[in-house]
This record gives sequence, C-alpha cells and structure tokens, in this order.
Amino acid sequence: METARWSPVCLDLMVGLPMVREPSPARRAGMRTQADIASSPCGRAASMTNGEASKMMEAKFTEVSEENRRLTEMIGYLYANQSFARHSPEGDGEQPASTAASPTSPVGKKRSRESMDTSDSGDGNSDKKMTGMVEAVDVESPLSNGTCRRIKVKRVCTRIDPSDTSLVVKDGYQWRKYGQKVTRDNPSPRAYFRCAFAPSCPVKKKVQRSAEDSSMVEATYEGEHNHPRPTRAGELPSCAAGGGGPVPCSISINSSGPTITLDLTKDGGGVQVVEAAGEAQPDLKKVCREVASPEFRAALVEQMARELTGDRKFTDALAAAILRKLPDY
DNA sequence: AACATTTGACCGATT
DNA sequence: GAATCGGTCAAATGT
Repeated sequence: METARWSPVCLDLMVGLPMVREPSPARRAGMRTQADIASSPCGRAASMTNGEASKMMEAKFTEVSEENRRLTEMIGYLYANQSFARHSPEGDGEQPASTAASPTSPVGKKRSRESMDTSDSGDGNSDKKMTGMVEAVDVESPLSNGTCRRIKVKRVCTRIDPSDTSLVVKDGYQWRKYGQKVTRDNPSPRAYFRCAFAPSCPVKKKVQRSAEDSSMVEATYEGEHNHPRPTRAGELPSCAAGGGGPVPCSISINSSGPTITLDLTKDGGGVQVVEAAGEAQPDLKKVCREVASPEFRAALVEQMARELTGDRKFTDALAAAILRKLPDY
C-alpha cells in the first residue's frame, strides 16, 4: 500500500565566502584577509535587527553568488590553460545531461589519481577533509587516443546513521554496486556504484564513511546522468529520506575556505565548521561561528523560502508533486 | 529463475 | 623492476 510521504526537500547551496573585487594571487587561491573578514556582513549581523540582517544577508548572498560565478569562470579559464583540469566549485545539482560523456564508453578506465580522487590525493598535505560540503568540479579524463573528455565530479557529504553499514546514499537515482575496497587512509571501506542504467548512463559514484566522523559519508559522483531521475517511491533524495536513511537537510557553504554545514533539521545545533586545509585563521572561525548563529540561519531559511515560493516553476512542480501523492478521490 | 550484492582476484598506474 | 594502491571484474552467494 502506498501511503503519502513527505515530499523531499533538499537544498544544496554553493555559495562562496565574499571575495574582493581585484583578486590578488593569494585571494585567487581562496585566502581571505582580516580586512575582508572584518568588512563581511557576518561580523556585523549580530548587532542589527533581524529585519536588517535579513535584508543585508539577502543582498550579500546575491553578491556572493555573483562572485562565485565569476570565480568559477576565472578558475575554469586558468585550468583550461593547463594540461589537467580541476576547476571551480559549481553549485548546480545533478541535472540530466545529454551531452556530457559518451554513453557507450563510461569514464575512462584509468585516470591519474590527481584528477580521480579529489578528496585525498595521498601527498603530504592531503589531510584536508571537506566534510559536509557539496563540491563539483570538472576533470578531464584522458582517453586512449590521447584526447581528453571532460567529466563532472561532484562530492556530497551526508550524515547517516553510524550503525548503518550499507553505505547507501539515497539521491533519487538507482545504483548498482560493483565493488568495495578498503583504502589506505580510511579504515572504513569505499563502495563503488554504477548507475543502474549503465552502460547507457556513464555515471559512477563512490561512497565512503568519513575517517573522522563515522556518521558522515562522502559520496563522489563522476559524470552526469543522461536520463531523468527515477521517481519511484522510496528513492528520495538523501536529505529527505526518512526511516533510518540519511536525514539532514543540510546546506553547505564553501569557497576554498572552511566548510560550513547548516543542518536545518536540528534546533540550536547542527552546525559544523570544518577547515578545508590545516587550521583556519581565528578570524575565520569567528566568522563561521557567526554564520552559524540562529540569526543567520533564520535569515537564510527565510531567504530560501522566499526564493522558492517566488519561483513559479518551483511552486507548480511542488503542487504537481503533492497532487501525485494524494489518493484519487 | 532472475536479479542484486559480496568479495577475492586481477589490472594498470604510481612510487 | 618490485611494491603498493585504487578501480574493476566476475564468480559466488544472497534475496
């Protein structure tokens, strides 16, 4: 018997921390100065009213999104001039794509580790763990004929029940597991999945528990689906799947700096700040704390709700989805 | 019987 | 050239 379920709500926001107008080399690398931080809205938000903060945050988010987009273009341009590509975060979701990779030949059999594994490359400074983030990069997959094919690699971190050993991340697509491996730098095994529509769909994903936090799993998607997301019951996006599945509706904010995860399902807590590399500057931590404040979160939620309800396409789709869930009368 | 998952073996890349 | 590692294959097993 099919009962009505909660409609999935999963918002992945990919916004960067504010960048300066004329990026210096250091800033191009994602670093921020104290002046940047001091002038950021987060540092002042606490002293203003919620309404003011809300408005300001909205404006700032727009600005930051624009910055992020420019940064994306810039980094993409930089990497396009190099022999390998690994460029900017791009906060799009997984859209069905018809052009990405050749349907008949999945991801190249072997790729360099540099481009293959964006999480830990195995070199000396690789202990960066970007837990809680949603990151998407394009990498070039070398083909046997010497050319390269660009594929999208997206990393998503999700919180799941620590006792759940299945490493199943429900993301709306159907997957077939084809392997599992214990890797050197993580005691928990890494599971390999292929899209159930393979070989026509070239997408693969790797899922592995975080070494530091066993309640977090890191899923790495390679390629883009060339088919629509299946809509059968039970295949809900990870953030909304209930019943022991991955739970949180989380928003990750990252731009080469620390990762901030806002778990909107929790009251008061649910905020996690993870340094992307080494130790974060104290000021940065302060900003992160302020970003994690109830005021900021409330403003964020308010803005998202406004954006979504103001989007005609979204409301139409939502209405259609609700109607589908209702029994026929 | 059919399909999905598990798991050891294998392969190619890297060190 | 050997050791190591990550990724994949495919037979065995489970549902």
